[in-house]
Amino acid sequence: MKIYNTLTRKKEEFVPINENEVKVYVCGPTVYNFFHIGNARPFVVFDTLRKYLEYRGYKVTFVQNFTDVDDKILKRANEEGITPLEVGEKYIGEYYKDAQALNVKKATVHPRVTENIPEIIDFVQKLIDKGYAYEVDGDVYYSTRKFPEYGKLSGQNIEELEAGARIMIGEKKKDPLDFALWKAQKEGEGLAWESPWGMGRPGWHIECSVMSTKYLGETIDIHAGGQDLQFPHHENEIAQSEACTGKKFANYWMHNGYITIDNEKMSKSKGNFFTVRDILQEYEGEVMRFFLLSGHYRGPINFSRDLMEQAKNGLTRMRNAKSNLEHLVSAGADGAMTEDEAAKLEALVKYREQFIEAMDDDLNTADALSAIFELIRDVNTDVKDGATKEFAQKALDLLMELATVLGLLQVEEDKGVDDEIQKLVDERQAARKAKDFKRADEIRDMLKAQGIILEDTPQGVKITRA
RNA sequence: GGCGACAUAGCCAAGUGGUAAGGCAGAGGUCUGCAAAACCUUUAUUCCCCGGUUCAAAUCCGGGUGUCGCCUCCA
Repeated sequence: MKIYNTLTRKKEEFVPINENEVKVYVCGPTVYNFFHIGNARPFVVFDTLRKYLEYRGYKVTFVQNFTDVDDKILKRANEEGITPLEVGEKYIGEYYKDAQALNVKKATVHPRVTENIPEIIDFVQKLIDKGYAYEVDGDVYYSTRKFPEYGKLSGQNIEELEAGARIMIGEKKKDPLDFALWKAQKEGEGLAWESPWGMGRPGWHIECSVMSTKYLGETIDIHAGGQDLQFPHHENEIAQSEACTGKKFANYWMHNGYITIDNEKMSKSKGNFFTVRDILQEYEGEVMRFFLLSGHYRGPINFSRDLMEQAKNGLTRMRNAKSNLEHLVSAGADGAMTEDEAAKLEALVKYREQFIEAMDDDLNTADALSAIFELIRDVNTDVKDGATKEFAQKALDLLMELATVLGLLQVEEDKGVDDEIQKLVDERQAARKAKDFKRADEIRDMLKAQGIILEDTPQGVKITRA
């Protein structure tokens, strides 16, 4: 598999540290609100990476943190009149709900900053001991200039950075490029821990260094996140971790592109800010997932209602294929596959190869999706004049195998048909036989109003729910 | 100012040297009692513009234009 490595700016052959095992760290959300469409992209993209690696037989240890200490959380806590820990707890719960709707699997470990304070303190102390950090009045800062490779990930020149850097009011760092590892507790902040430097809390960047090291080791295979984290967050992580351990922090860095809303940056002031929870009111999570995977993860992607409609319709085509095959599995011909079908099935295997080839090329989900669509077209043609149950099942298995890697077609539709509905369906069939199409259409319309769709196929009536 | 990404049909989007995948939308047709679903046909002599390299470029090089982003703890 080839992965585009931000560190080298090249697609590289992926070689894990340990054979058959992959260690991945993805920067997770700050839990002060529902997560938005922009957050959803890395979650979905790297969940897909994980599913694909697992599909290829790797054992994947996938760590995604929750940042549950942060200015915004403290602020939120004061606004809502609850403790910062309660804010975190609440939105972690909400994260799981939305993630599930998007078919994003839980990470192997979802560590929280607040559960790793002793480790963070140790890590900061080590950086002080090694001369990479210093304390001022209860704050601890990292001496960026002590790390010669600073800027290697983002391609920034340290002198240029210097020009743009500012020292915010209240900060006591010696150099504008330095950043906080530990922040002394301020008036009114309801969350702090004891440390060698007094009461305080961790800075933003240190947590990922610590948790990545703790749960995955000093050198990991893949570190991933949104493009905007490239600088300064990931740059700082590298500086902290490599200074501390003397080892390479991550072999591959992956960054997903931005999402714009109607071609503009999403921001609250522009009024184009959408949480996933908002969007789920109108579109299923799977539609959003399809949308997010319909382009390459590194490219920019625009979000709009029109594009969601397109995604919805595309997904519907996939779902129809699935549901048509399911119908054939129960209503198709009995007996073994014919020779002709065996040959057709053999011909379908090339789409699995096509799919793998696409995914192997830096997770080209758009191409992978098109492999699935081509498979669907062929299968639809293959079963046009009916098929054996066995063939339908095998074709369905292949479709589901590939779709599942992308986290699609995972919604199980309710197939239960109660007696009353069955009676109406039977009555309609009798009416059709008697050429009483008025009554037949009446029943079809009536059921449709209840969300039950009847389709007449050569293999009998297909009943689905809208 | 520094760093970077992107520009392919009405819309979305893949394709990084060999003559334009796939999806959505539209049009026509087949099937159907009618539908639905599905299938077939159709929609870019051309890939932002101008030069250059090459037998050959959407793909490489130079220049330009446009859009977006990072450099402000925002994925």
